[in-house]
Amino acid sequence: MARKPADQAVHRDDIIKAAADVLREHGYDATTMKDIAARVNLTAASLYHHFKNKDFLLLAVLERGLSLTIATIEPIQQSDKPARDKLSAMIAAHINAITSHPASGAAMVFEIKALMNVNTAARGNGDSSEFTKRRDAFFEQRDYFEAMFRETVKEGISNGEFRPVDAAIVAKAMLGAHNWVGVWYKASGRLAGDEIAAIMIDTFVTALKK
Amino acid sequence: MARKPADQAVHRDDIIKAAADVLREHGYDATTMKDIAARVNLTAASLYHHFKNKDFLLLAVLERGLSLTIATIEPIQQSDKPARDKLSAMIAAHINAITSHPASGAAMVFEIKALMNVNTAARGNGDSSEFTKRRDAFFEQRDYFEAMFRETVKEGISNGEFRPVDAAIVAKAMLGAHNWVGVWYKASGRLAGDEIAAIMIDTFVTALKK
DNA sequence: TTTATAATCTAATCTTGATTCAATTATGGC
DNA sequence: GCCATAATTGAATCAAGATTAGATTATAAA
Repeated sequence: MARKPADQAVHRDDIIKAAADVLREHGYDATTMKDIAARVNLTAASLYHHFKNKDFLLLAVLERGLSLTIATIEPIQQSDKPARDKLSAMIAAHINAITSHPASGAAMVFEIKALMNVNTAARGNGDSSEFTKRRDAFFEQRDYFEAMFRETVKEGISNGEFRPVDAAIVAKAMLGAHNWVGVWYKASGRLAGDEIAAIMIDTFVTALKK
Repeated sequence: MARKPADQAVHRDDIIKAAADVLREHGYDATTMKDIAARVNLTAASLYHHFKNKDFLLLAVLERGLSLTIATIEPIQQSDKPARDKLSAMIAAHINAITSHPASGAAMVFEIKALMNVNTAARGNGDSSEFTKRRDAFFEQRDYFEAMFRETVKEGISNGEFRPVDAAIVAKAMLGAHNWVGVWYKASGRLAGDEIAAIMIDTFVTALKK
């Protein structure tokens, strides 16, 4: 036998992070493989050793951002605190994820479109099956993410903590407001991530108060 | 002399609308000039008679969507009704604009990025000056749009209709929630535009209630 | 009608970038 | 040290699509 793919995992993650940064700066199509490669001191060709093609790299960026966020929010949602506390903590975690990783946050808004547009039939996505499968899985995770918020709102309504509202739409409103933070947030801005989170919590929890 | 550019304006508007539709379906980069041209039974080359290049066409799509929306919201904001009524009407108008013209609504979210990425220095934008100028003007209009919401919230706070909040952030939250509607809204969905608007109004006005 | 200009079209260009290839170098396990 | 595999690379491909060029056609105004 031979070498173990020891540090490969590290490199792979580095590339994903770099890609997220470049993506935030230029958007999917305006981002070249060369741009991404340059960030990690590689050539474009080298990226193909780690990712089948540009589409898979985009997918990796989005998967990473979403799964990290889900990892922090899921446990909160599953805890058995009052809905109101859970929702507050979930909002804080979401805003925190977005403001701490603005690149991923913005990608989650802007690059989703690019992901949908990938012509799965075409070229290198070879087994369009593999790509399609992973992409579908990603969108399911995304739905799951939204569902966590929706269900928490419903929970609060049914146990009398919140006033009755259309939980599905209110959840979408919340996510829209949060995602938008990823679009305008600047680390150098007037407010820190925590402060923005506090305002979001105040806004939505008040909106749900009985 | 000769022919008056009689129907040109009409054609131009048709092209813009068609472009907005295609853009919503595929996104800026995945949209080819040929795709857009096909919608209005023209060839790609013909589009260059109406628009200097693809970037200008994108700009035209965004300008049109925004100015139409501003046209409906501005008079409301400038009226002298209670802030609460104005804000409600503004939200209704915004959601209505988005759900009635989903293509423009989505473009306002997704394609803004493409607009920012335009390499003004490059090629055909010739006088990058002209393009840059119009683009800057567009972004100013966009800020103005946001300011209308922000100011109305402030107004309500200062005249005691609303509780004190960070008006700038709350306004951004509202716009994020609204814009997001353009992303998920489907004419065939469970709720009509009006119903969605009612929920948004209920949510944000409640959040501001004293 | 004539005529100038608007609108279009077809058939090239021309660029840009993704992707592929064949070759080279590095490294962990034996 | 030797080997198999991982990592990378520079130098081609190759395709897609925006844009341009050179006609051609349509139409309003005189």
